Amino acid sequence: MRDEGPSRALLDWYDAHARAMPWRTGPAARKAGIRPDPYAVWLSEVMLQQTTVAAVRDYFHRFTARWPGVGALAAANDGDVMAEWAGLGYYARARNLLKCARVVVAEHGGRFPETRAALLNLPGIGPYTASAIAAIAFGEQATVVDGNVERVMARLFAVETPLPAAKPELTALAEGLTPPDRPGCHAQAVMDLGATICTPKSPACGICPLRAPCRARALGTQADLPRKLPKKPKPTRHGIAYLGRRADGAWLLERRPDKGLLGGMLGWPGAEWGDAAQEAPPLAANWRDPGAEVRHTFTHFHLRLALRVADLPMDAAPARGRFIPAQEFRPSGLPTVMRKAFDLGQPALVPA
DNA sequence: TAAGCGTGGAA
DNA sequence: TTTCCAAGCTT
Repeated sequence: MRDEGPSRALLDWYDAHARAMPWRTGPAARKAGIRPDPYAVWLSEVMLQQTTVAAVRDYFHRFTARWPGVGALAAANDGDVMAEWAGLGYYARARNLLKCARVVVAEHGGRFPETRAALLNLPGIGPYTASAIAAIAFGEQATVVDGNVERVMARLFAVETPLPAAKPELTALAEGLTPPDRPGCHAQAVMDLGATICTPKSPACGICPLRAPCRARALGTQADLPRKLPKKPKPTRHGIAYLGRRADGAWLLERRPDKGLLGGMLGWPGAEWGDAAQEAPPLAANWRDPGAEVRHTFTHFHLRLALRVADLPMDAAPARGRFIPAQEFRPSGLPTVMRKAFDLGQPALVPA
């Protein structure tokens, strides 16, 4: 049974307060019957997975400027796409983005499937993204459930079950609110509400369009919802990164394997990170310690990365990796932890 | 199914 | 400084 009240209040609020975003079509275009570009919706939704709007904005502009459509992206060089994604994190998204673009071109004639069910079969598109594309780009009455929606539902209906066990219950509640008209706007309205008013800490209940029907607000439990199971502590791992620069300015880097941490990205040679740092120079050289250490935190562990730098001869023949010519090397094309290593180690190589 | 997978901003 | 956490997906 669908509840008109909260849905209507939410859409009214959205129409009055929706923030402009590069991947959104404005209200004028919507009224003219112009639908958002599925490519732009897909690209933005993948970038937005576990990532803030502020972090995505510039990446979205660079990607669409360089690859304006799914065909262009499908034809792109893998390394170029990974370098353009560098710094945004969760690099499996970039690998799956390319896979998905190539499947859309090879198996769907370069057009995205228009149903949630079909979208779910594409690489990198899960329940959330499939619903988002189906609702926003194609008008399907699909229910979008992300962290914002979970939080809004948990508070609106005062759900005490902790996440992630509460997910099915919260999904069902969200389905009950999804309207047949403008399901895409509704989805974005709930997410905008969660991002700006129904925030994780100190929600702005006083200006919330759903303050009247909100059960948690009435009970005073809004700040405690949704409940979550405690998280595991992060261990600390250690490693060493070797920054080797040849006499002509080329840098010794290696492409990491597609699976695992920073998969498919360029990085500095070094042993696998573990309980203790292991020496593993890619070739014999006068490796020096610049006396600085990279500290970086990943999703599930802290990393302390020692550095070694060396000037390498033109005939250097490393066992691993390859030299990237100075003209092609861009620190911005490295994942952040590797760029930090460059920022700290590179000054030690510049002649005084 | 629970774990693996990035980063940067906010408090 | 540390912790939390953001428009999740894959295996």
